Amino acid sequence: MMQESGTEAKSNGSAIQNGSGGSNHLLECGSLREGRSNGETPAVDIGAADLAHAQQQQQQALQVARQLLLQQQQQQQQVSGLKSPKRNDKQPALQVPVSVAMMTPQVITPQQMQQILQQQVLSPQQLQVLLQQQQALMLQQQQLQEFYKKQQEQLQLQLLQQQHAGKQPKEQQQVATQQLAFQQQLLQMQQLQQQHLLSLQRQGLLTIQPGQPALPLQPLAQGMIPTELQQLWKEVTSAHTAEETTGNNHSSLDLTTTCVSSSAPSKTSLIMNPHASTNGQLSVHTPKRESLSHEEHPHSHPLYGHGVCKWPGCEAVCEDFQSFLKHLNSEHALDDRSTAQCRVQMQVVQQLELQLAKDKERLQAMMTHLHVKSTEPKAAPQPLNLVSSVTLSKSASEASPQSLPHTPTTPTAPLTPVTQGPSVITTTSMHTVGPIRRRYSDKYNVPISSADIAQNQEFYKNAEVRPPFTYASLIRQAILESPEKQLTLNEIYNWFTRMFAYFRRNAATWKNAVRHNLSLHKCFVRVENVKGAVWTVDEVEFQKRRPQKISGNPSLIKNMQSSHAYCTPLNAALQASMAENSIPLYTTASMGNPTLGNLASAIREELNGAMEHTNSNESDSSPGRSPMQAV
DNA sequence: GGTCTACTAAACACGC
DNA sequence: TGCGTGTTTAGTAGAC
Repeated sequence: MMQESGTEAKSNGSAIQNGSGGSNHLLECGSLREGRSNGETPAVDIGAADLAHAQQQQQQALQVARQLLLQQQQQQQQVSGLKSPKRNDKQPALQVPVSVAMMTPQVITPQQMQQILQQQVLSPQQLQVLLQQQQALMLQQQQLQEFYKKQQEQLQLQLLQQQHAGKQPKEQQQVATQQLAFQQQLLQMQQLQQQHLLSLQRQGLLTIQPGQPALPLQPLAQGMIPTELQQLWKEVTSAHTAEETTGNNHSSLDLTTTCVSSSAPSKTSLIMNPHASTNGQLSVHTPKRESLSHEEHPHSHPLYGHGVCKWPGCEAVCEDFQSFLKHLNSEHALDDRSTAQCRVQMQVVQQLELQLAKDKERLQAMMTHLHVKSTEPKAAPQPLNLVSSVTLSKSASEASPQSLPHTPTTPTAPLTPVTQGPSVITTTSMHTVGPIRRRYSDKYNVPISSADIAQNQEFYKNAEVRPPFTYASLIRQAILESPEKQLTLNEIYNWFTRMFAYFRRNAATWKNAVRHNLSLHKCFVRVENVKGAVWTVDEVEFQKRRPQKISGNPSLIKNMQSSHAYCTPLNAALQASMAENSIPLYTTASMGNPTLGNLASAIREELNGAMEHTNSNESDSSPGRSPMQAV
């Protein structure tokens, strides 16, 4: 019993590991909290190492600030003589939706200025406002520069004092306080710049072109909102008292992005807010189209549509565009809440982009693979369409016409139910409803190998899809995978739950089936040893268990190689899941249900598995022919 | 339609 | 007594 609970805890741990990358965030936040929860006040009880560390951090901060200033100075020097980036003015500029752009606090660059001027979209009044704001910004930069100089002098002074007079707690506290003040000053600068940019964007004065390296995204990469600063801030906050950190709400919200979700539950809930997704705020979706419409229709806005504010979780009714702008400026001004919402949105977008990139990469690999291996022109489009359809759901604007989902009339995509085929993921198995009668290894007397499972391992680990193997095959596999080729019943259980998400539910049912199989089949031999009872596999019995059908059954071979065996199940699986998973596209990922991404993986891997499976039997059926050729 | 096979469910016994 | 383990039986369903 103890063993069972222990292993369950272990599997829970793995489940956490399999989860989103948020675990790191939690860890980071946890460590921060832990540092604070110690209840000690580092500013008072600071040690020599802490002081050195703090000074090092301060130096780093100063270095970052120095870089920041240098960069801005360079940009200012270039402001008059800069050529505009290469861009065809007739071509509609690619614009980053405000929802994305406003997450990247940055100062408006000379290039931007020039771009704005080139676009000739500004009225004289707007230009004046812009210039005033830019001047104010430059003033702020000068202030920062002066502050930086003072900080540097103080730091040198403190270093000298430390060298000569040793370390006194009061001084250490002063260093920490000054360090904090400096950080705050930097943060305020960032905030001001962000606010400035936001105001420009809200007024429609600024559009951002991601394709141009010299434009606003560049400062981000160069550290205008430096990751170093974020890291630095985290280190600083972890070394300071809780009072100090909580006393700077805006700062902590701004820079401790990894802790936003944990420190502000109300903000975290935005992710779960259905409005956030239904509003189409996933700005990875057709940003080009949004920006185009924004340009073509001056009264359109990515955050405004159908008389409703599309700010995540808002949905305030705005009768006209002007009232929307008022609403936007009043309700969604730059404050903690909006900043946190932006952060959340940014994370959502990042996740989606990551997912998209992954799937694109897979698609590319598939295309490359099939292009190399297959000489049949008809064979390639089949799997390509499968994945394209999946990709389509994520980014309709990027999908080519040929990647549209199959219609039921498409000859290569029949909707006939799956009746047979090796390693088939069916609608039934996808949704884990009821027993299935699909046998992979046993059917053709080809024991599943580690490769068979490994190919689909990640998929089965994460998706609650019933593996198309018999219990006997799985038990055998579990035992053979063990170092000593023997497992206790509990270890077999653990293998099942570890390898297959499907077996993490309904334990009573499948465990009973496992026991039943162990007892029923002669190929499983129970052996008593010091550990207790362990189960081994009698390979002879296992091979005897079924007659060899594959070599002597031409129709079966034909079936295995038929397009029906490959294409039909895959298409059926895809189409069924397209129909049934259209809603839980992303929402079910966290619940363990197969997403379309997983489905794509499954289809891909099942395809590979099927191909390899047939390849392994090539000598029996049609030597020298590829599966596609056999089709 | 019969047979084989696998799966599920359940009952029961035994040991800890 | 409860739980895990092991065995056995019965019913059902898919594949051949």
